[in-house]
Amino acid sequence: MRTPEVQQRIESRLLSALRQAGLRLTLQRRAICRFLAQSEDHPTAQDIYRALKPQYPSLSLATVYNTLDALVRLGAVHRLGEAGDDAAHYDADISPHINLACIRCHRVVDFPLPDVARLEDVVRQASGYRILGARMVYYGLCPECQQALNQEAQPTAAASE
Amino acid sequence: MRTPEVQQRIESRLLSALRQAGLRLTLQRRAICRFLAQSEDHPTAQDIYRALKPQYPSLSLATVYNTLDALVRLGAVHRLGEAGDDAAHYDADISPHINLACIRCHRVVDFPLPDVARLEDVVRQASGYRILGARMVYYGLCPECQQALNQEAQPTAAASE
DNA sequence: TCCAAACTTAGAAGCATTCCAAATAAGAGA
DNA sequence: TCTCTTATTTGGAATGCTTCTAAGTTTGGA
Ligand SMILES: [Mn+2]
Ligand SMILES: [Mn+2]
Ligand SMILES: [Zn+2]
Ligand SMILES: [Zn+2]
Repeated sequence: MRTPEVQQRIESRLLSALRQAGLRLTLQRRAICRFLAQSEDHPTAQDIYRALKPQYPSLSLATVYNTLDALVRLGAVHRLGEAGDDAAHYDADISPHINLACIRCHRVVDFPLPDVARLEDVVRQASGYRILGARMVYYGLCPECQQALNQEAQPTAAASE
Repeated sequence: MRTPEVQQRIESRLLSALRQAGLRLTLQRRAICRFLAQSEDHPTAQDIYRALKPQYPSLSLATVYNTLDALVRLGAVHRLGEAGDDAAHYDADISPHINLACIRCHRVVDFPLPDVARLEDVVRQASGYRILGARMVYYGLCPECQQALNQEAQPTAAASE
């Protein structure tokens, strides 16, 4: 859950992107954009679908995918790829930052790192690529999952020593 | 195609990783490691399978996936994710660098950027994550594909002006 | 040489994502 | 506000990458 200000800023940006592309602002698209703007945890299409389905019973998974594709195609959302699950995670925060993906609990969190801001500009200018999105991800095991794995390996270590 | 020295260094590293993990160095695994070490273009499992099948007719796609999984699990190879195709691309060069993926021709190339070297260390120390791999990718359109798209949009532009 | 465990293989299965055709709704203009 | 065109939504089918499975093969140690 982001702060209301950040939320608002992101939501506006997403809606503007759709509008400027000549796409219609349907109820479903608005809901998806709003959800993406609030969520800080890099949801998958399924996550979005499950979260919105109760309030929008007619919502289809295909619509979620269509909307995400549109937003990614417009560069308004980044497709980070999978996190040990086999589902693509999406990031509505397109400001330069590092993402940390845990391949055990499949969570993706942000890691602030000022240096990253420069990279994209340098690459854009020097490569000749038309950059649509970034996928700056380190994957591995989050602290919690490391601990869980250790305890799994030595279940009675504390008692036996 | 990398230089022979680099190739050799990467191949040794991959084989060592398998060996140290107690895994057997089968003919198939050696072939896959050798191919990964030579190839500079971030192949998919299918790419590897197609390239090696002629010389190793018994090779199975499952073995390619198994070997890649093992190497990724050991942190010896990075799984970059897809590039507009729906197949995961793999990178045997785990030195810190940026990858540029074109979502039209599905090619992935390296982009040298010294700054990147620092990032991983900082993240590793500050986050508490056990980092297994990196996915530093900018996706977009390569120069060639941008040109191709422009000509597609205005096929007779040159003639009509 | 013999054996147990690891590995490979072909094909089936799983599942995220895409495709499709019919039903619906957005939004421009009257 | 009402109408009309057309983009969009929807559920289900289809696609295709990846994983699983069970049987056969290979490996390396005893
Ligand atoms: Mn993020
Ligand atoms: Mn690379
Ligand atoms: Zn975790
Ligand atoms: Zn291209």
